[in-house]
Amino acid sequence: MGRNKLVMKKIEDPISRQQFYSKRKDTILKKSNELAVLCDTDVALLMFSPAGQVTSYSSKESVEDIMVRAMNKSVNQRLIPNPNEQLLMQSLTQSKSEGKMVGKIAIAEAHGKKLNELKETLREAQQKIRYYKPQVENISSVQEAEAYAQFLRSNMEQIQQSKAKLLGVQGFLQRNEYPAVNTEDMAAAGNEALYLNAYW
Amino acid sequence: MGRNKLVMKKIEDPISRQQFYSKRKDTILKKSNELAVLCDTDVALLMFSPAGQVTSYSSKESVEDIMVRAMNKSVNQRLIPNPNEQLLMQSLTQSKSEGKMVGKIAIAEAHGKKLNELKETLREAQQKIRYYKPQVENISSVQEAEAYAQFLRSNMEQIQQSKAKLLGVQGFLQRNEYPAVNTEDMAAAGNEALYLNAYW
DNA sequence: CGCACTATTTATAAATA
DNA sequence: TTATTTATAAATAGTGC
Repeated sequence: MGRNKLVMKKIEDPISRQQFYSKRKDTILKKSNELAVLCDTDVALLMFSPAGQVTSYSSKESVEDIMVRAMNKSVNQRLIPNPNEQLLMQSLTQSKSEGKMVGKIAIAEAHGKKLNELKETLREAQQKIRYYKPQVENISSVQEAEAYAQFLRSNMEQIQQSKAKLLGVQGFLQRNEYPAVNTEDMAAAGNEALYLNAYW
Repeated sequence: MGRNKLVMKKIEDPISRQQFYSKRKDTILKKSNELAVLCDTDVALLMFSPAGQVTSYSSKESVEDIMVRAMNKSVNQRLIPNPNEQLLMQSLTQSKSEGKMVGKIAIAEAHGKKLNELKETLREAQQKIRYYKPQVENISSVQEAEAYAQFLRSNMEQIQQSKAKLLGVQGFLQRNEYPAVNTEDMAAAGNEALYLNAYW
């Protein structure tokens, strides 16, 4: 579209390139979302900006989950030709090295239905949030903004309370919630493992 | 495009859904490839057809590699990135035909029906939040609580910014840079293979 | 300097062969 | 039914404010 026809060649000027990226990225995200919604299917998307910033999109499940699912399919159907498949799969399913939350997530995926439930819950919440957060930009009056802020403060308070409560039984509860996951890795990974999967 | 405006709702008829999927899939792949080529960057895409068939696309590296790289990046970045932000924004802006009602514009012309529309949107959002709120009770680890809290804080900050803008107190949160447009390299060239790295 | 406008190219929903 | 064609909605490159 536009005044001229698109030329399939790298845009050399960095500035123009970045501008092009920004616009097109949004379009692709929009269309991907349309596809996911209209067809009620899973779509996962990852894009690196010329500057290296990552933008990800996933419809229902997390990008990781979608990928893992796609890979499982590929094992039997060779849909995703991948040289490092073996390696990657391994990394995804039994990683021990820290920094690879994916691994732990995959482990959970493979072993735990319990964790799955929890993830599902988080995912649901995330869905709501996805609808919610962007709208913040649309706030058009100070009153509305204040109302929103108030709402958030309220939630924040609840969170703090939950946190406080949890701190009382920390460690115990935590370990019992994720029996399928290697607890040592979990501990080593810090607090991001589970979380990451749900929001990344 | 087409004779009628797109309706963001699942297509119930299986056949129509599949047809829609096929067409749109190709477009998304094409545009993803354009982005990857013109910007010389990495893009990874996974799509499940209504029937479950997987379609993947990746520009340079494999989908897996790209994902792993993206994850490593994200691990060190904000814990709660919001992939769909721009996307949803656009979604909300979709009613472009009857004027611009993007967030910023809304702020500028927070009058008339546009304001009402926004309020309606806000109402919907809050309703969704109510759905999300109860889940707070399900938080089972301090880490999750902290994550949530962080998320809320982030939102709170945005609210504050919105308020600031609304109050005309802008000027302490600006930074973006949008250099002038520079165009060249518009020599004619033929299009060719688009799906080089696409696997079906 | 960032945003908005607009002439054109694209992408498509329908209609049609 | 599947492939084209047509009429319109979308996306967007270049330009203007």
